[in-house]
Amino acid sequence: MTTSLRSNPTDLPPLPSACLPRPLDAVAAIRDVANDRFSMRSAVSIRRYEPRQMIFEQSQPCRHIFEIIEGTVKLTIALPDGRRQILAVLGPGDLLGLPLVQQHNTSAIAISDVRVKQIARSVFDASLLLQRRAAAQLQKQFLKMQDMIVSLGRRNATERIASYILETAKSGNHDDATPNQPPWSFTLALSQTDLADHLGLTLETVSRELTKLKNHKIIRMCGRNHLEVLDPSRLSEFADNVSYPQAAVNCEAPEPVSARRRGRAAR
Amino acid sequence: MTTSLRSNPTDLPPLPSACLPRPLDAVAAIRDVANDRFSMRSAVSIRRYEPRQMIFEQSQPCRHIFEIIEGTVKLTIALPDGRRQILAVLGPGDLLGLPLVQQHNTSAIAISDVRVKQIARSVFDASLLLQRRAAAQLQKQFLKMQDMIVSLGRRNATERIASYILETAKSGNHDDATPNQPPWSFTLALSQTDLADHLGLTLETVSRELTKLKNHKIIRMCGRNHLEVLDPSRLSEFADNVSYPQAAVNCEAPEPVSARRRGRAAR
DNA sequence: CGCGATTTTGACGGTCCTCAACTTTTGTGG
DNA sequence: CCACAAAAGTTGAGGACCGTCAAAATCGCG
Repeated sequence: MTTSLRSNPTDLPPLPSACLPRPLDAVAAIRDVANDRFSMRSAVSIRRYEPRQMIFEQSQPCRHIFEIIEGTVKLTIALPDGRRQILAVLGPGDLLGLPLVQQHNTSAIAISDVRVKQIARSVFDASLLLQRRAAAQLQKQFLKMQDMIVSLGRRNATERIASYILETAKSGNHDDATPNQPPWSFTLALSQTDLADHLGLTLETVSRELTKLKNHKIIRMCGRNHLEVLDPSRLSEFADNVSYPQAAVNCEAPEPVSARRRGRAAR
Repeated sequence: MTTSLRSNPTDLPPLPSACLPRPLDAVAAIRDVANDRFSMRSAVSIRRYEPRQMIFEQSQPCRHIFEIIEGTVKLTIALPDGRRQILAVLGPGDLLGLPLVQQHNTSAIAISDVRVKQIARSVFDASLLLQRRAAAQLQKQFLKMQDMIVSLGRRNATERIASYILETAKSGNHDDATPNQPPWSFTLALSQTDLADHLGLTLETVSRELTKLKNHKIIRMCGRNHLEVLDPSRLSEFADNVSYPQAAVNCEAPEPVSARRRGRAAR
């Protein structure tokens, strides 16, 4: 069960060295390993990954920066006992291995077929242009992560699912040609299992919530990961779950503790 | 449904080019200063705040950057219905209003007596030194936020409390002069209410978890917010899955889905 | 001391996790 | 192309964790 290269999703290569980006050919592999620091030709190169392949791994030394050219990549952290959290889902133009630390603190795993530009740290450190892009990316990520923290800390399962779908639908690439008309149609990057690991839920809960939305005729799913938003406005009601019809612009002075909502749930 | 005025956490403003460091623009600088009700002298100025005072507020335009000189500040986001999440607790040396966006997406509130250096955006944008510090700060924050996401998504109440105390004890300023001997002694910056808003729990749960640790003789509390860690090693058992920095050993291949822990709880 | 804010404690219930069995989809080989 | 197996998703029953509500206790401050 631990043999094949790409069969099992959770079945990753046994040795750390094997987890390094798979080179395009054996010669390149040898060269990379031998001359990592010196070989100019490996300073910038294109690499390909298949779904489920690891681009880099948590706690590996961080020798390269990657720019996604094509495809989708998930950034994950695993706790010692196997629980996982997907921190971000990145696409073309995004940079990987951004936090300029010595060791990767996340693993990057290809979701679809992926092409990345691999850039040696030395090149990155010398390029102001790249660093500027990295800063911009960092900030974009930063805002997303803040939102994620609020979701995980203060939203219930329904709200998390609904707002994830809304977010993806709004920002995402629609499959059809009429992205403004309500039946928004798009492809989910994540499986339900991954969605659970992204939203801090279990796969069963994700499944049940999606079923609920389907029964309400708010979404429709064709095939494994194709989703249509039939009723965006009702979906956003599920997403922000405001109890009293928000009259005021209530981002002002916080209400007294006794009056405001606490905790997570609300229905 | 969703009013345009309310700042919606799932609806972040795009990142315009203005987010990138902007060359010093004399006209812009003069305009900024003119618009500032505190006149010329406020391009860089020292300000003081008392506990609970707001330094800036969610959805306000972001005209200044603040550097904390003294005291502690919490960064919070409020949902429309009043639920809150404390995103970070910052101290001397830290910068506020970092994400260089047009509008603050968080509120900054003084916890203790606070002194900050208020720096006009124009000054900030012209200072490479400041920008460099901002980038460093951003990265530090980034890693903390990643850890926070894992905590909120995948840890139960006990683990969150325990690892918060551990983290604070390790990084924090100890009150006593022997920071290496087990009875670690320090002051909690957050009230239990705020702790709840930071860890995605309710204040009752926080109280119960702290009581549990007290009964186990793992911590001791003298006064409102003074805490002593009596038994760090048992505390870290409660925190259990400590995050990436150490524990480099067990970051190898994840176990198969059927075997690994799912969801949040574990006891 | 007296008052308000904060914390503690208890009882109860809901959300979501756990376990388990089943169904559907996907992928592979004969 | 179908059979088969593995992966992914669905559904149900039950219970744990933690949120909710309520009231009492404690702390801190004038």
